Amino acid sequence: MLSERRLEVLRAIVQDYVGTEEPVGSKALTERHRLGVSPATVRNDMAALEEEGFIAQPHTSAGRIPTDKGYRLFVDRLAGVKPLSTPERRAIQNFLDGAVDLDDVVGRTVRLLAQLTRQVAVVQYPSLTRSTVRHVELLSLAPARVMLVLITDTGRVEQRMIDCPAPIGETSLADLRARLNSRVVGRRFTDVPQLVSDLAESFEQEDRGTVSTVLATLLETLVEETEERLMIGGTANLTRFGHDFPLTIRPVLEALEEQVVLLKLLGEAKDSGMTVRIGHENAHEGLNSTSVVAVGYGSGDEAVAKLGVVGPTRMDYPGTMGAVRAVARYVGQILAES
Amino acid sequence: MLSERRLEVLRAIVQDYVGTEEPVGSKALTERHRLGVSPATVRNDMAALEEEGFIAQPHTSAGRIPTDKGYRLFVDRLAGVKPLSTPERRAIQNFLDGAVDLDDVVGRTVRLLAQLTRQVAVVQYPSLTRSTVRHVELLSLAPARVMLVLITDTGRVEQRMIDCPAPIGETSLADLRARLNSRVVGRRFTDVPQLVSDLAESFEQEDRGTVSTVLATLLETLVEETEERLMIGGTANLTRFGHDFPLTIRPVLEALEEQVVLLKLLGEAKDSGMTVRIGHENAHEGLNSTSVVAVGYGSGDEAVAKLGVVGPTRMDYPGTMGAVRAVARYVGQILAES
DNA sequence: CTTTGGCACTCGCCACCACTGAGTGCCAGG
DNA sequence: CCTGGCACTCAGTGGTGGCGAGTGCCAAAG
Repeated sequence: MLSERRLEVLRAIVQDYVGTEEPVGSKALTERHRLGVSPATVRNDMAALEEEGFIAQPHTSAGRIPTDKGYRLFVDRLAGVKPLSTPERRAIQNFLDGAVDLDDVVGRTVRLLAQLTRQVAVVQYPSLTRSTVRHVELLSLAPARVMLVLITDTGRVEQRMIDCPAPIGETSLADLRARLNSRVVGRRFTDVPQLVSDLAESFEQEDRGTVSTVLATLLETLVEETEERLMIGGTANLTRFGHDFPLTIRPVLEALEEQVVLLKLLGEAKDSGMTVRIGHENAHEGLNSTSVVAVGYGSGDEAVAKLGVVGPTRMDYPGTMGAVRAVARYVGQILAES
Repeated sequence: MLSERRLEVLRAIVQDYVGTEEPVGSKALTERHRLGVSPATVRNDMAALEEEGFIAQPHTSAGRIPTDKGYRLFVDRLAGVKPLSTPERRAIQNFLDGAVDLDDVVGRTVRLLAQLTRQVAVVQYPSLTRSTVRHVELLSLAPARVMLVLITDTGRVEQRMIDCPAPIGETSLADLRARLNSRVVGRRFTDVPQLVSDLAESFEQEDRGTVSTVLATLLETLVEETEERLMIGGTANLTRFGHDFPLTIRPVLEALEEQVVLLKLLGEAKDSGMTVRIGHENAHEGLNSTSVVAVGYGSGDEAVAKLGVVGPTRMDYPGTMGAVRAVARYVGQILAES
């Protein structure tokens, strides 16, 4: 077991390293933190910490830097979440309040988060799996051409063009629209398939083909839209990464372009509470020298999607976690209002 | 005036420099290109080219590299557009054919372009200024709450929530919907304002407030949506930029995050034909060491939007131009079909 | 058992230096 | 106008030595 002071030393190392980006030695530590012991003692502690794998030396005769394991301990036991200042909170609210639609909310959120944390921000669009249907609209554009518009409670709109096997009359279409809506409005996506399964049967023979096609398209759209989208921003902050650019930054940029990777990344985060994944804890190889701080957000109690930031393992965890949490809360509020 | 051979020397310099990324000297030139003259002669030519500002030396006793002006001459008079190979064309078509909706088309295009050119790709969404209205839908969600859905001929859908000053009945709403559609469907966005200007007057006193609000929102949406969106991809390719990373790459990433900057960038491109902006020809400072190759694309004859790539001034212009042109053509086809 | 000061050692970093070689400009002769 | 020759420049390379931050270990003190 590590003594209280050794933890204190680790905390000091992490803080200094995050601040200076340079390996930190025993002497510098005693000078910058009031540990109340001599450098020699700190050296002993550092040896112990290294023994346990919390810190490491880049090369002999250099200071120590925290390992992933060290950061993990720091995050779990030594660091709190640093709340934002009141002006910051106000700025967030003002900025997000100006949003006009869902795209705008997500866009603003991603910019805000990037600016606040000075890191790469990732915001997932509110998921549709837990969403409900607000309205289904059918428009006849041509005799045998129908447009399906799906509106969700999170404010998202999706449309599909449908080529019908046979022309359908306006009245039949209006009929279908009405019946469809009476069955699915307010219901969850996942419940829709069984709610509409028998709908085609109640129509005239001549319209059944078309109705089936429309229903099939609706279900397809629901499934497709359950695959989630996301937005990223602040990639310019990657330039603050380290000195050894090309090698570090390249795989990160590549990973960030793969929506699939990012979705998986966010998906791995716990549904509730903040998740911090440090360095090699990230499954994706390109992100082995980055940490991901993610948290769920939602309009009500339930999280409907996640957002977070990606940055170097050497990041200001308390500050970042504070910003991420605050932004998630305000976005949740905004969504609840609309 | 520059002799034929001197132009040939310039071409050789550009080609070699693009290939090797290293300043090219007179001896290397005569070895790798059959110029039929000695290094000494080439040196004289180079001196002349430098005098005219087409090439420069990073430092004395180093080879020459092309200047922006040199690239300009190369692009204008020495380089053709290198057509893609048949397999490449086929790959493009296959890849784009799989797209299911507009977002998907744009997304695939941007990935394709980034991969093909190994540079940063920028694709503007089909512009709405030249678009027409396909349908306007009004949905009553609550007594005094209406949702406006706008569908364009390019397949885009926009929605707005409207809080009405007074409740409006279903019949009045249906009436409004019908009249609205009969006036604006098939019309250009720019024509809509005057087409609906007198519409409110024909309604009952009690509904006029709501009708005006709805119309105002519609116009607002049209204006807002005329501000164009775009998608970028391939930022990982920036790592191939040069050796002096942080300084070069940072402003570029920053510029790329500013949609406004990019839109202006594409906006500066000619409406028809390909536009190449080299280095300082770009208005934006952060892009002073990049070149932009852009071209309009559209479903018919008219260009409805633009796409292009951003890369180092030291890029393979013929190849890049070929790829950009080919992709634009195929996207145009896809859009025309849907 | 912990803490401390002392001490020898390691090793990355930097400044200095000389050498090498690619590349240049110039010039005189074909 | 082209060419070969020649002197010159200068970035890059590699070797050397001193500096200093930082370490590990140890013996003595608390």
